[in-house]
Amino acid sequence: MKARTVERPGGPDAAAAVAAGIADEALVTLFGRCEVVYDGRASSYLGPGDRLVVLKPDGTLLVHRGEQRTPVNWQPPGSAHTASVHDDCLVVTSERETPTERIDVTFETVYSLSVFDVEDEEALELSGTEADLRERVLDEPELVEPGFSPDETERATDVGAADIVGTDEAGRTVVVELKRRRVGPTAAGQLARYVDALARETDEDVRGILVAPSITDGARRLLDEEGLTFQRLEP
Amino acid sequence: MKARTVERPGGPDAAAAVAAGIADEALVTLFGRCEVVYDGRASSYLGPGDRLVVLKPDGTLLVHRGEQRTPVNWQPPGSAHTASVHDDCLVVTSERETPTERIDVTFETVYSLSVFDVEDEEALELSGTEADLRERVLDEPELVEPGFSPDETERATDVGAADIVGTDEAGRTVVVELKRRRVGPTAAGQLARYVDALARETDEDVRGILVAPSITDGARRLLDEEGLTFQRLEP
DNA sequence: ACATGCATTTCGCAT
DNA sequence: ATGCGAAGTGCATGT
Repeated sequence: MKARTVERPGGPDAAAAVAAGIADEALVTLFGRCEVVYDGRASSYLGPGDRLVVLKPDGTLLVHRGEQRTPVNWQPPGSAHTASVHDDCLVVTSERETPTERIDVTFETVYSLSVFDVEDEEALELSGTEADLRERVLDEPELVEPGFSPDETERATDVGAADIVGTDEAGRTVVVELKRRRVGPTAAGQLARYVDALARETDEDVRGILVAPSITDGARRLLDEEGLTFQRLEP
Repeated sequence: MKARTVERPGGPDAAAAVAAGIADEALVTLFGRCEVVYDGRASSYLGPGDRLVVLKPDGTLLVHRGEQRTPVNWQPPGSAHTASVHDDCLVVTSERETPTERIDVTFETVYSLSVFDVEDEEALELSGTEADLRERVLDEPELVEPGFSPDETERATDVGAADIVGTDEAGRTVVVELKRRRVGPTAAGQLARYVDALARETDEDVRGILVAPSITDGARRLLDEEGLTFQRLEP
């Protein structure tokens, strides 16, 4: 029995079913009219409405509305979930420490409650990431510029790790910052930081190349002012 | 009737129910054994396993495993969802443009399918954001430093908008970067960018103060090297 | 549409 | 645990 659903359970029945689901390390979903109170890094209140609430066996809590990709409220993995009854209504509580955060979901009505047994062993295979792009550049360093030769990846500096540090045709140190998508001022600033840090550290002149599919005007200005360059590379 | 659930529907029945739910602008959830193929900004493949799939009336698609807050695959709001049958199995497809992205969820078995009618008008009331922190600082500018006087918020520069620009006791221009949590090199670099941009623009000496609850060592070094300062402010 | 930065970012990896 | 940056980041806001 992989899935059990109860329609319109009363508060006590709902609480018992949720508690059992949590104990069984099942995935529990609730659809109902509820209020949500959150307090932790920030605080929020969400008045009554119909939402989908998901309790995962790893301690994740999600409260989803009918819109948006991001849950309106949530609790991260590792949180402790409990179900209780107040005034005959189901209350789902999630708490965690470091930082201390708490959510209470108080149901006026539970329209539907499901408990699912999850078996899922497969790993996600993802490609097209920045790490993939780096492999490509290490394979074909001339994508950065003719004569470029990579020396180190994830080169640690005082202020963070540079993607690739290498040497140009003329023997100068070059810092390469890679992005898989269009870059803005943040990426340009990042490159500038690494170039400055390496220049101080090595007491040499250091070049910087931002490698990405495209660049915004603001980022371009920042590169120009810092004497850095941009190299287009399709993802 | 707010919620309808079908247990172990066959492919054709499941497809019909999903299509009806989409047409009714309902929220549809599926729990079943499925494979997921994604292609768009990146590409991914997820082998067979039990997952919770959520179709929202706004065109959002979520594929959740039994772990993590973030869906293993998803499609953002505005995507077009369709249900079809291949080899007697339900296939849920979601497509969107700009950028072109597509997900196919192919079910081996649907253990449970629910269709929910969502009524939800309330707005989330959230506090403890950076905007709230800014209000506090504008009310009590001495939290930044004695004699500080704010002149402008979201002051546009060549390379982005500075949180607060004001004047210090001695009449010098001061850029304030506010953060509601511990700051690292990124925030310090951001402040450095705005200070440099304003100094170029006004051709004056410009000070910079990073205001946050705490700071990492790397960020502190970066501030020191740029001649910028840190001011502790609890959130 | 693009630019820019916040986010209860989350997440993974390294120290 | 903290530091740091990537993410298919999402999302709001302004232009």
